[in-house]
Amino acid sequence: MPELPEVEIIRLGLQRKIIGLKIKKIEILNQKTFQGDPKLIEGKTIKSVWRKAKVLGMDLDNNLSLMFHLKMSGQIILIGGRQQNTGTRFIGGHPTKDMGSGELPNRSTRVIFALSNELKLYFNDQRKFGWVRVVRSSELVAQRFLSTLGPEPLEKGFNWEILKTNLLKHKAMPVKVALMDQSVVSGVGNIYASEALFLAKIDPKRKASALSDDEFKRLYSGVIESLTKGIRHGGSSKTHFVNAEGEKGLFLNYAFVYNRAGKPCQVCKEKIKKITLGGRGTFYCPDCQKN
DNA sequence: CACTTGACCTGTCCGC
DNA sequence: TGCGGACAGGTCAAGT
Repeated sequence: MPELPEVEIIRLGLQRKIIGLKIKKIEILNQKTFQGDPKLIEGKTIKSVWRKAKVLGMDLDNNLSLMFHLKMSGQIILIGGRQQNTGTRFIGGHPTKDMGSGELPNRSTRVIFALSNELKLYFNDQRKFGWVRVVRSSELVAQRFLSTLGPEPLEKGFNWEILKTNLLKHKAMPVKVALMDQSVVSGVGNIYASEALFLAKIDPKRKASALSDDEFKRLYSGVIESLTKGIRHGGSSKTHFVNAEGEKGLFLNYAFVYNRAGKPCQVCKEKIKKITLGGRGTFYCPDCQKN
């Protein structure tokens, strides 16, 4: 599921509600999902909620941090709270049987965090690829995955020349595949890679080494614009993604190409095409993205 | 080395 | 309806 915008939406939702709360109890329903000793963090207070690329983190008051990776189907949903509606119903979530009546926990629930203030945080993950990990805060940067990340695209310092240099690490790859390498840019995944290339009017099959400077500049803008638009619409909910309140994101209603195979291009009316690149479904407009 | 493919899992959807 | 296969927002490791 989640690429940078989706994880950012979750972060924003959690940040408003859980800073300063205590983790009272952790219930692990799928052992493989939780890495580390839950006893080390029970009773500790959440000091901050952060995001790096597609990883969500929480720093605690004992120099330990929690890391969450949602991979393809993860959800983090916060339920309850004294001053809000209580109960375990929520309005979004998985649209079918998996959600049952909308009660939590459900069959995808892997870890439950009971927090102070009567809140419960559910880590759901249908496919069990995602994980929650306890790490020393001081060792965060050395963590596998975090240590190899490229620049954050929405932070200061990222520019088209850096994007060009990093993409040129993969001269022979289709540019779309290179764009999804997390050491090139942090947080761009399959949906936003297709969208960014559409905005830049670049054929996703092109070799990264064949792009002109003007094309690198357009791709830089396309990355920024697609991610920003994703955040503005609350993220992409193809099947699983929901925000911290359990609500779906609307970005796919506004996407130009992703998941729109056979539908007319919103710019030129040509039919959107779907191909496979690097083993992943790739959508583009054969007319707007001829070059 | 640079790049591609399979594995990890569960579930849905589509064609026969 | 049932059954098999393809496919799904991501990373790793093993192949070529």
